Amino acid sequence: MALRHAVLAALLDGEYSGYQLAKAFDIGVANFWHALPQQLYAELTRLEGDGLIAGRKVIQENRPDKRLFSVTDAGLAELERFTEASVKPSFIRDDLLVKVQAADSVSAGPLIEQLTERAAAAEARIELFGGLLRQMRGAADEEEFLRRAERVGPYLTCLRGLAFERDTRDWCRRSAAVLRERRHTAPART
Amino acid sequence: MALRHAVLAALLDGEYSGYQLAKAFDIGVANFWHALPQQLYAELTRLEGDGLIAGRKVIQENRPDKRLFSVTDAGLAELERFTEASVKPSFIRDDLLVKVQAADSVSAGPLIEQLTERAAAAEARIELFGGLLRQMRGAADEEEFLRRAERVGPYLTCLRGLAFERDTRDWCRRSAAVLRERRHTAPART
DNA sequence: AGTAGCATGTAAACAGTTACATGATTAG
DNA sequence: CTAATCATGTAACTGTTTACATGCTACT
Repeated sequence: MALRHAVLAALLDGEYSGYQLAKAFDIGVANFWHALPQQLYAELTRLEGDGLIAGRKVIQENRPDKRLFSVTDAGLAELERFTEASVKPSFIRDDLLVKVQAADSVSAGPLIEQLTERAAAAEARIELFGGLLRQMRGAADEEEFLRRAERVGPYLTCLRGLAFERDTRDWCRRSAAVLRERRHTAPART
Repeated sequence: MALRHAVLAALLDGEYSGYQLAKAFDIGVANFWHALPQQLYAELTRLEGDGLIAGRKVIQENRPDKRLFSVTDAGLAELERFTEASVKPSFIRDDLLVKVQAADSVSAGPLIEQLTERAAAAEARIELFGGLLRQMRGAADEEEFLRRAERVGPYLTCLRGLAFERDTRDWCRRSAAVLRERRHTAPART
């Protein structure tokens, strides 16, 4: 039940609607968790039912009403409990890795293409995360910011996301290059 | 349905029993996927039923009989189809990241402890992956190996795992250091 | 005598994805 | 007039984790 806590952690930033959360958890800024809109709407309903978040209705003109949620004291206590519980190790789970594992038994063309695409996607996210970090730290340099800022959690998770995407990009390029070269040099097979 | 293909990709290495696969997919060498023994036994049964792998019974003395599986031609064709299909983007999903996102609203002690533990676990996996890579490439250097070796898929996925663990270790240490320092300097809160 | 390793599963609970559904406004 | 954005869900399906279950051998 970690989506629950991911939503609570996201709502520490301020009030958000399901729709706004969905954007953050989907494309773009999902640097600490990922979820689909349907999951979020369901989870928000459950969290509100359990009293861990509180929603208030905002009536808007020219666009649908929305409900903004914020974390309650009970929600904060739940986050505290969650943080104190022991962590499970995390694992990479990625189709592309499976494909590369099988690279020697499968045609190289589509794989090279997909590695190139993934490298480009990673590059885009590197730019995005770089911008977010700059925005968060403002005029201060990183050391300064991490020492004095009010909130550093989102900054730290964004740093993790940035490192991950950089690795992804470099590894994709490297792997694509290796496969491309091997296509021409035709290595010995048993 | 990616466990299916992860199992097929793993079996390209040679014949394995459910038990052996379980060890590879659990602690240790899970550098391209992760799964529990129960999942693997179930998936192996399904894969055999679909004719994508073939099992042969090996009778052993002094220990239980086992079934060794290998990929069939139909299995290879399935992997080819899988590789040609488009990839979904991958996401980090990690409790520890959620906890760090909430770091400013929860007590730092347990978090610092968990970050330190995770850094140590990452370090252990760095050693492990380093050893595996050395073993795979033997006497050759990396460039040489990647150009001429018969199989490079497992080597490439292991490189990805190594980079991931290095990042994890560095990020955990950095985050723990930041949180430790902030505990003493007591930053301004609103 | 107890722990660890070998070897294989079933059943129930939980989490995540895919498909479907609705309806208004705004920008091209 | 078409697509995108805002805004919120339900239902069915698939995949993952947790708990339970068995039994033999080797080592300390």
